[in-house]
Amino acid sequence: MPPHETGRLRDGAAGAEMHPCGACTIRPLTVCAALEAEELRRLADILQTQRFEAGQTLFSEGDPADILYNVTSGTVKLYKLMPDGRRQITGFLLPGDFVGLSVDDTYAYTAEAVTQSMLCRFPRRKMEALLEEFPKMQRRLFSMASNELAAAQDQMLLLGRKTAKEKICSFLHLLSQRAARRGHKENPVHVPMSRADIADYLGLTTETVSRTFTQLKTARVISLLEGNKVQITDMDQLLDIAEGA
Amino acid sequence: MPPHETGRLRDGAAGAEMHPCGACTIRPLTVCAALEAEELRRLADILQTQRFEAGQTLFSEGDPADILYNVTSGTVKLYKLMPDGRRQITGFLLPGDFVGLSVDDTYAYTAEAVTQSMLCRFPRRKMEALLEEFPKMQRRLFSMASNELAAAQDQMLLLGRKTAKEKICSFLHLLSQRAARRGHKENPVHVPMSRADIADYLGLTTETVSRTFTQLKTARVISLLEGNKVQITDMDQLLDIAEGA
DNA sequence: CGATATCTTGAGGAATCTCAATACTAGTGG
DNA sequence: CCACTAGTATTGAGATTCCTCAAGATATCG
Repeated sequence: MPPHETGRLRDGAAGAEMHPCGACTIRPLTVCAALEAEELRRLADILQTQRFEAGQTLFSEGDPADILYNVTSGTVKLYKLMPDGRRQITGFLLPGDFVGLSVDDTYAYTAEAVTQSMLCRFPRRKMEALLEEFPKMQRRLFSMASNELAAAQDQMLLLGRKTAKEKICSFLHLLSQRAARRGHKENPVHVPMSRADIADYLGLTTETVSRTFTQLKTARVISLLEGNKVQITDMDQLLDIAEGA
Repeated sequence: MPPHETGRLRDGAAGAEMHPCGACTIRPLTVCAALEAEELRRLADILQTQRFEAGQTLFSEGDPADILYNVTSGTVKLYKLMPDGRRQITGFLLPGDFVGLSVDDTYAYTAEAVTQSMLCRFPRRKMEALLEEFPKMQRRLFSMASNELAAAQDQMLLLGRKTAKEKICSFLHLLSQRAARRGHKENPVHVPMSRADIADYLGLTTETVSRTFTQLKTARVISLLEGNKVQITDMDQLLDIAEGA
């Protein structure tokens, strides 16, 4: 990561200062969408921005869930661990994604920055109070949770029933779609996570991920570019493989 | 399917009559929890009860999502299909569980009764209107969705990283827990679904499910009882295996 | 009581994993 | 600017879990 990519949301020394949500480029994607200027101001009052370096942990499974986060730049992974170290990544967060909701006041998973990332940080209690006040925001959050639930079901189908090749193609397609939704080019897909992360997301090993990339490269479905980019050479075939057709 | 199993919506001539939500035993578990008498009445106004026989489909993936359901008795499975017939069951619904929320106005999965089941049926539009009016209900629904999201993440860990034995033990433990939450005995666990359903829920084949049950029986962790019941002989060991310890 | 579906068991095979070596990449210090 | 080091990715060979195919046993339902 080049040193100049410090990201947006700079301004301010201590990393804890009022933020101009009005200038936030990914707001339409997130929980703050559709808030009025006044409401945004109220939100900004309880929020701090915070930067995390690649590999840094936001919180760990079992920690008291006192803080909610909203990603504004970078990539964050969520994972669960088994006692013997087996790991399942349950999701990658991109700008606009929200994290930290919990059922029993402790986090159910660990969150760790994949790349340098900027996040908005909300104390849970203050956030809850604000949600009471702004039903619009409550509904938006609910709608985001519904989306996540649908995505989780897709991921179950992937984990339970797809082959390695289908998994990788589904993964690349997902990244492509998510990039597009964020206004980026959908085709050379940026894949900032390591083979190990991909493996732990897809229920595979790094070796199988690597071999499958090679296979897809040989089959001229993709080609690997500089800078963690993957060019999808044959999008139709990629999709067909992903869906098991 | 036997010919007499046509009937849903009996009771009352038109199948659409006031339902005594006040008498509903599983209300505390569901979205109707914590509603006042007046609110319950309003809810009852828009609801119909409907019976489904084992094997009957509530709705199919892709159908317009016009109806929401709440299970009051029986078991319902949700699943997604791949073009070649591979199937992933994403959840089993028990009394108190809610189903039908959708992202894009079509159902993202098929819902089918595993056993004879009773459900409350809500037209989505009327339900949404009611949710506007009763923020308490909105919050309750959000909290249920959060719970489901956490469960979905557990299921991803299971599907992606657990062995067949661990999967079966996790499954039995889950059923046991859910029965307990509903006020039933947690130990002889009722397992109303077929081996094929269990397989499609855990990302296995029926043969592997069967063999694993036999293994656990031989290891004296469980024993199979009459009437689709499984006695957990050694709960501690079951849990240890389930968690991969 | 017979028919049909479901479940169990067996034998062999395939996808993926494990272990191990090599290649690559990026950052570090000379 | 280049060698060096540490981490990451790729490739290979063999092992293992789970799947596939097939037969037999059991349960269910009319």
